Amino acid sequence: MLRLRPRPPLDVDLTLRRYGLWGVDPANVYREGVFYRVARANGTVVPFRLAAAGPPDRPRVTATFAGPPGPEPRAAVRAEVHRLLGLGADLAGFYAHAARDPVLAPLVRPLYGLRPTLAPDPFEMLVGAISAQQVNLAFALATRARLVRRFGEPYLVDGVPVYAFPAAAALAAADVGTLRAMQYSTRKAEYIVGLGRAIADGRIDLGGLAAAPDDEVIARLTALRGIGRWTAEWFLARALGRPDVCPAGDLGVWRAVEALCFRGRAADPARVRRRARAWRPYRSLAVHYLLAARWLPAAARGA
DNA sequence: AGCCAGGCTCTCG
DNA sequence: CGAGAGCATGGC
Repeated sequence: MLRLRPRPPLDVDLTLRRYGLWGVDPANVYREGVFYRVARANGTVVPFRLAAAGPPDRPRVTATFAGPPGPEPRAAVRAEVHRLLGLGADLAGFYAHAARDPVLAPLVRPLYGLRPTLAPDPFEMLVGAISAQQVNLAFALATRARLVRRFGEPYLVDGVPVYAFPAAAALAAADVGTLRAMQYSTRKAEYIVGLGRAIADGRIDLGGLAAAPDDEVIARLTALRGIGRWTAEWFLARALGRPDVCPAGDLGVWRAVEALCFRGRAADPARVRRRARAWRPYRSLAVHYLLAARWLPAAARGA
């Protein structure tokens, strides 16, 4: 058992609600206010569940888990919770900045305590991104769910089925045809298997990217087949937690900026980038709030 | 039937 | 380099 009192503000439900918005993710299950996942760290596998209580200004978080004896499981779960709840984000600084921006200012109160969840596993994040390239999110999530059920490892946490996301080695050994049967396009299947192999071969060290500056991360990721600027920028924001990234090529970001900044008038990525300059050095949080205002309209209305 | 969906690669100028 | 074409896949 792990009890935390994270620094406020933090609205756990608002933060985790995006899981399940577009469908089922067997590796990240959020139901009835409880989050289920399998942590993986240094060969240790730790299924856990995460629950929260208290208002956004006095949040309490409880994680329960089982696993091998020793300090590793606890550390693994703590690290995952930290990322899942976006505890590293500078929300106070962002709110102070947002108060001076006409678009962001009205979003802060209805989304108070919303934090940007970080993907606990960089490989998982990239596979998810590849799945979402150029297709709608519901379909992307459906294909990825099939992948997780086929190549991941199933566990039960309090009777709830949840999968450990497939290891890179498992997908490196996968057959492109198997992924095709999951409705991945041939090309995406090749991207995913290729990425698994690049990791298994040591051609890319995703963990090592944490130490590299933004532009170098983009350069090293886009050198991989199937990863372009869009995917690399989302990786910076959602896997590495870099605070000042604007994936202006993202269709969702694009539409959000059109709707909330340009009164519905068309905006190209260059315009989006220009507008986003006002949100420096908090562009990642600004983008997260803009998207959330559209994905979570009920929350944004204060419901 | 045809357009859309949170892109990427490859080729040319 | 930057723009543009071509590419796949399924849902509506």
